Amino acid sequence: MNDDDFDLSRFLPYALNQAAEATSIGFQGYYRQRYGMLRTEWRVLFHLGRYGAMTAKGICERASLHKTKVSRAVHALERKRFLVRTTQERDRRHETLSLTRQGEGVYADLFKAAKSYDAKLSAHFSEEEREILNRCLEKISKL
Amino acid sequence: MNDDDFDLSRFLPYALNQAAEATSIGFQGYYRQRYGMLRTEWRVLFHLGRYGAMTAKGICERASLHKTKVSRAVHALERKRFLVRTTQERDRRHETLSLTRQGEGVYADLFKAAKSYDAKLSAHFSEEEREILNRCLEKISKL
DNA sequence: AGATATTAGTTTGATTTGTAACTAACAACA
DNA sequence: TGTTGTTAGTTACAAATCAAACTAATATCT
Repeated sequence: MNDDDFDLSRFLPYALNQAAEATSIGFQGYYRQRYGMLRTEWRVLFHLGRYGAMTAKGICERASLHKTKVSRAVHALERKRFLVRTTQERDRRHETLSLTRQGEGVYADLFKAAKSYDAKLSAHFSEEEREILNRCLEKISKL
Repeated sequence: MNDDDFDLSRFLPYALNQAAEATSIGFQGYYRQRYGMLRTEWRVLFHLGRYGAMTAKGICERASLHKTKVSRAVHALERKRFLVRTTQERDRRHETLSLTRQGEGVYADLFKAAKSYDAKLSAHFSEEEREILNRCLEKISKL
């Protein structure tokens, strides 16, 4: 490949970023407008809804989010009454985070919205493309 | 697909974002440490280096960046003496941005680094995967 | 027990981003 | 000529992010 072929659009970090931004917009609008949530809040909510109660640390690891981000998201979700904390008796440094009934409802709604948004995106690709795309993205994320 | 199969890692906006972040880190470190540049600055520099002198507006369009971002990046690159502005006589609202010799040097270095970084990433994929990945990302960006 | 090190989570201050209002130059049309 | 509109680029303020320092609880080692 000579230099003339190498353009930003073929530079993986750039291409991925553009694609990520393009797909984020639509869904972001949904949880922002409807629930005044930020991206990190949606991720935290998702993890709690999908995998059940856990500590902030647990979310950090599963979601590969920095603890300050998680800390702030938890505060925000708490203010919105989407989750509650319970300090663990065994080790009072740990707090178990769990969704409230309201939080569960919001999770269910966003889960549904995410699924259908994803389906809409997937419609643009063949089975094969979608599979390869998934595989590549997963591989990249683990680099 | 039932609900159990739908996980964040299969949600396209999330998967793309994770992949984008993973690949960004390495290259970002390069232009940050070496030249104290921000992502937008690197993009602006790239566009000027790759396509020659143009106005800020031109960069906005080609790079799909908001004008305030470009404005700030241009200031930063100017302070670093990587580019200069020339107000056009015909229409004094327009300023032509062009790289200085130093800017050209930095561009050449970053271009080389980007190419080799991309090659290193590409090594993880087959020809076919890489092609499909590129195609998919391009399609998504244009949604 | 007492000193030191870790760990979970929070807070702080500096940097970066986003949104919207702004200025200056030009265009169009009465 | 003067009023109104448009365009390129900047600035100002609020919101978001990042890194590093901090607090409180527990663990470890003597």
